[in-house]
Amino acid sequence: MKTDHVDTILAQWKAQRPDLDCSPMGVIGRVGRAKQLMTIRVDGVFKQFDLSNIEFDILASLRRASEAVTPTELYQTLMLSSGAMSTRVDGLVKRGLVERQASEIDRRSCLVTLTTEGLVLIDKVVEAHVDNEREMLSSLDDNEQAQLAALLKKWLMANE
Amino acid sequence: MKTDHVDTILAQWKAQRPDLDCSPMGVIGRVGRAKQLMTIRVDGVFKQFDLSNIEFDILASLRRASEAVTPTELYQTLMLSSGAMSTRVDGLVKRGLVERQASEIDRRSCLVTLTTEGLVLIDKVVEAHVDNEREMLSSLDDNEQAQLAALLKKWLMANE
DNA sequence: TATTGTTATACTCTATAACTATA
DNA sequence: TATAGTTATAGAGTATAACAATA
Repeated sequence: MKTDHVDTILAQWKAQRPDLDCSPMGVIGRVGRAKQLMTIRVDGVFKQFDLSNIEFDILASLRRASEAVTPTELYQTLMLSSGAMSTRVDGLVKRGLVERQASEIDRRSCLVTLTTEGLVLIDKVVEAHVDNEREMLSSLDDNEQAQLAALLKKWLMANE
Repeated sequence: MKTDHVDTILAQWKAQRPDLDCSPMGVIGRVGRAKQLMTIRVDGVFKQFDLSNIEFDILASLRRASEAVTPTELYQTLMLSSGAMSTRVDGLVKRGLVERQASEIDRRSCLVTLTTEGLVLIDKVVEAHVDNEREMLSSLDDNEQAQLAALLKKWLMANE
């Protein structure tokens, strides 16, 4: 029976603390380990377009949105501080990927929108990103992928 | 049919980019989202013991190891730079949780070991940690947890 | 008074590379 | 020469809070 890295850790705990049932680590440890390895490969694609993970998330949020988005919505959705979001948006503005437009109804506020250049870029990046993800999952067949998504979704619906 | 956060994102992509098959996001996005939420709760327990995630990993590595561990082994296992590991070990030494012992065979090297205090602490933390993880998984039954672990393990064996 | 968004500050964490001592 | 580990430096990224403008 083949093993992964988490099996090794579980065996070590079993040897040192046989009184402890570490089986939850077999689930949560693997979620963390998988995420870690997936992140490296996902970020590799973003890096090809000179984007960080968060910059991708901002551009993708703007691309997905059917209505205009404010900085407040962005930092709340992406779980960043308002200050951090200002800094990030600044960087994207400097690169000509997004613009700030004054709000017509609330003069304290603004709307962050993609420039044409930003739209073209995020559309390219998303395509490369999804292709990369599909390739990353090729070690599981369609049924296994669906099962995995369904189990995680069940957990998420109870915990998010 | 109930939905989670990833369903929302998938629906938005479907609306804006109907040409794009984003189904891989349904898997990888959920792994990431689950990891994100799990991390918050896992770190909550570590924080109760005034430990960071990495400090826990160092203490746990030492506790699990059957033989003495060098800083080099630690930073390679935990994927940190040597400098970062030195800083981390320093902090744990200052708190009396680990000690550096000169190696008897290689005088450039040292062995990092748990103090009695460190051993007592990590044993307590691991117990609280596993209890917390078990509670976090209570929305899945034993069979579902096993399935989830098995699917992730299959992916990990092909990708790590 | 409360809220939106920006700016300024300080902090945490890290990688890099220079460095010491030893192999 | 190469390696183990430490130290010093600099950089990235962040939260916090003060701030200005508007609600």
